[in-house]
Amino acid sequence: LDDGKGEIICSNCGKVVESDMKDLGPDWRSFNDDEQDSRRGGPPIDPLKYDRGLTTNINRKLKDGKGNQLSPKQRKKAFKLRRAERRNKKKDAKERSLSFAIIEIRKLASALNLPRRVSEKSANLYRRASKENLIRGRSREGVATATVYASCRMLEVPRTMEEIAEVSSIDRKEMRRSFLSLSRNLDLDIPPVSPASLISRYASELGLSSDTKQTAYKILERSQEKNLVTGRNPRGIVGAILYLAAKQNDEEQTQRNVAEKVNITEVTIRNRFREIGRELDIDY
DNA sequence: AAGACGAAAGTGGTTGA
DNA sequence: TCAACAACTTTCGTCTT
Repeated sequence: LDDGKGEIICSNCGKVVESDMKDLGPDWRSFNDDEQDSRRGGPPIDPLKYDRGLTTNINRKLKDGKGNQLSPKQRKKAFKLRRAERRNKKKDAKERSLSFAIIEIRKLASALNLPRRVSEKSANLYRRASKENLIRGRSREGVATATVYASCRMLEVPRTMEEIAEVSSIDRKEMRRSFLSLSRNLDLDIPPVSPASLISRYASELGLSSDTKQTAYKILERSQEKNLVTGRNPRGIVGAILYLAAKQNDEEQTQRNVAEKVNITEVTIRNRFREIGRELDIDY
């Protein structure tokens, strides 16, 4: 199953994957070697093993266990301890939240059949977001879905927000809000959705021959030259182009079928392919 | 009967005051 | 924050295969 893209390219970029991993914490590491589900049950850090409120609180009253006053030296010590502990707790909370988020990301990635580099990138993004305090006021899962979507966009793995929303409990709007916040505050480099990557995905989903796929790419190229692409929903463009390409190669698809696959209405497909056909003098 | 067509009104997202 | 705007959707009657 050549699931759109990703897997194929993935084998070419092993090095990138490798270097990406360097700045990942230890808890992340074992996430990477369990593609085959065998270790699904054993996340890197078992969140259940984490402290569940069993931390010590150092008493504010300046007495020792027997109720005696503490010497100034001892007081200082106690004070330092308290402060160190507060810091640790904060850090712990963040770490814990992070590992939950990573589990969330893994779930999403596996439900969506995403290549590993996507989930890795997502985790990195989440980590950064957490560092920059972008999670405040948002749900962990919301941000997790947003990192996954953002990673897909950055790596040109075609997945829509709808598709991601479908396998999570987060709706599109919330995901979108988090996504926008991510891309703004982490100044992410998000390229516009490239029709080419969509062609590759949907051509195979429609079971079109590779000849037809090639035709589609050609039509796309010519359409781009004539500025028929920008400002339009890329899925409409791709639907229309695939419809045309299929027709030209006698692999006739119904508009409905194409429309359903690319998730756009027949009307839009019609409008697009009419326009493209007219501008490029494609007879159909 | 199924698919294609396109007009017209409605919807949601973007943009600029 | 609001209104204008373009792209897209919904709906539906009609034409074509």
